[in-house]
Amino acid sequence: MTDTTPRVRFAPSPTGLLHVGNARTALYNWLFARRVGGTFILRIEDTDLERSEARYETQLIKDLRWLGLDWDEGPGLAAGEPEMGSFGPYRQSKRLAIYAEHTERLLAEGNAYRCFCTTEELEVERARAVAEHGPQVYSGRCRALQSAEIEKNLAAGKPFSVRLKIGTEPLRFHDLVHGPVEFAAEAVSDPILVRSATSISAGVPVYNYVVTIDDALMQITHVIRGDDHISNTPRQVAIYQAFGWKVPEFAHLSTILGADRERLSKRHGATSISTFRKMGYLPEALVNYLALLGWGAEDGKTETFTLEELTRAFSLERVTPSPAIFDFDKLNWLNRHYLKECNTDRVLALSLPFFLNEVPQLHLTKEGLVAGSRHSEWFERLIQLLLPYVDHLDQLPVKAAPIFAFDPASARANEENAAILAVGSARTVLTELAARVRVHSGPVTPEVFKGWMKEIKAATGVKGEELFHPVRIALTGAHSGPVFDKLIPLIEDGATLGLGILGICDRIERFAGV
RNA sequence: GGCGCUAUCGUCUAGGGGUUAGGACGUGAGAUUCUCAAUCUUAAAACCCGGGUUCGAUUCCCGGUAGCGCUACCA
Repeated sequence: MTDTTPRVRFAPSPTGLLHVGNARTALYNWLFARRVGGTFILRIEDTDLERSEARYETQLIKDLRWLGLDWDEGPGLAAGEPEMGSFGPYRQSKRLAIYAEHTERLLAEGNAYRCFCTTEELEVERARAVAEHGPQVYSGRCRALQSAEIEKNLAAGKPFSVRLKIGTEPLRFHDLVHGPVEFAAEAVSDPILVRSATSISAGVPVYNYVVTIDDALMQITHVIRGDDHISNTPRQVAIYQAFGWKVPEFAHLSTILGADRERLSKRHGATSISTFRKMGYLPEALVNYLALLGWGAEDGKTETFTLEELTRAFSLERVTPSPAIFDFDKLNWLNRHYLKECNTDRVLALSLPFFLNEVPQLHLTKEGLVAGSRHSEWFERLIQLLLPYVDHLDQLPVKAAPIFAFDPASARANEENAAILAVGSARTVLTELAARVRVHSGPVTPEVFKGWMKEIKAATGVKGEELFHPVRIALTGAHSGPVFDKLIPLIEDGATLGLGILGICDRIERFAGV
């Protein structure tokens, strides 16, 4: 290995949606590679044929791309594109022959041996270990098998697994986030490399084995992955040593936990990248949040980073070893931050899909508003007005509901509303308002509206909250919402669009009539 | 049971032998506004426990405790 350019990999198995924990691992790998001008490799661990599915691989690639990550070697950056890089294939299912070849070599060189122990026999050993409170390790019994006996077993067609011979020296490795780590050889014991079969080529190699071969052959210099692999690492170190390969640097990232300190899972809420996308989170918010989950800027203060800023600031040395609890509130804060920074066209394009089913009358296609549609300008104002009220875009339709669907009866039924309306002054105010609406013709401009409010204030002596609250309820069904100056023209203009939106006067009359 | 990893406000973290232990999210209060959201100001809020080393430990060492992981012919 003469090349000193760092090479890192992200090696997910396509057995489900990309989880935020794995996404963070991918991000840290990518940031490290981009920071130091190294190579980032995507490798698909699809050896679990029963659970691996092509659609998950396609989705995985989409999700990584959505986050803004790309890779220098691995599957194509889009579905159907050829593999990139000269260390392939990059799907483990295509590398089976390579593993078998290496197993032959290990056996020939005496660093591995065939184990004919049956599951039942091993179970007995394990049960004894538990009873004696000792470590549950393999005795190494089949190491001592004479070649005559091996031949006899083979001839009899007895299935065997292949085990690695572990020496007596402690197994050590260096971890960029944990420092030096050491395991006693006895605690590791001879691990299985290839599962039971009657021939080596028929045997299915085990995860720890193929990962190590792939990492070595792909010349990975820094293995950055979840810390649930720490205990697997000594076994992998032993494999590197058995082949005479250089042991890489490691960086084990802490687990992401839920609020209850258990591993983050679906019951904690959204966990997959595609779910966050569907909820209307911005990729830059998610990337920023994930970067902060286990890593902090050198100044200890900066919280917002673009991907480019991250590639300049990131370092593995500043990654925290302790587990982190996923905080939806902070993610929401970052998303609100980036939503504010987002340009209008993009927010609009991202928001529209959430209205597709809510407002079928809209002149919408999947791509957005029909060009030149008179809905377009109005919709932009609507989104802009509502944007400060949401954490993520899928909350928009709910916030917009009072504009599209006006329901006086349920507005009155609402407990808080009822309390406000029950005050005597509220009834007076609404009576005055209705009287003005009856004699009014033409659109209600903010100026007209302000004039009414001024008159009512003068006529009734009601002012402030007691004046505006009931009016707001009569107009929108809610006692809170955007400022009237913007809300009123939006409603009035909306009423002319043929979307079934009621105008100001209609609203007040209907409300009075209930 | 064995082995390993981890331990600073509720949460994410900065820091590090002597600091008013810093920042951010969230929370409380205030300002603004008809209201809510946003925004600004402000407040409360932390070094797991016990030993040792030291003039001094939250920081270094040891032990305990707790959480998590591995302990598979899962990945």
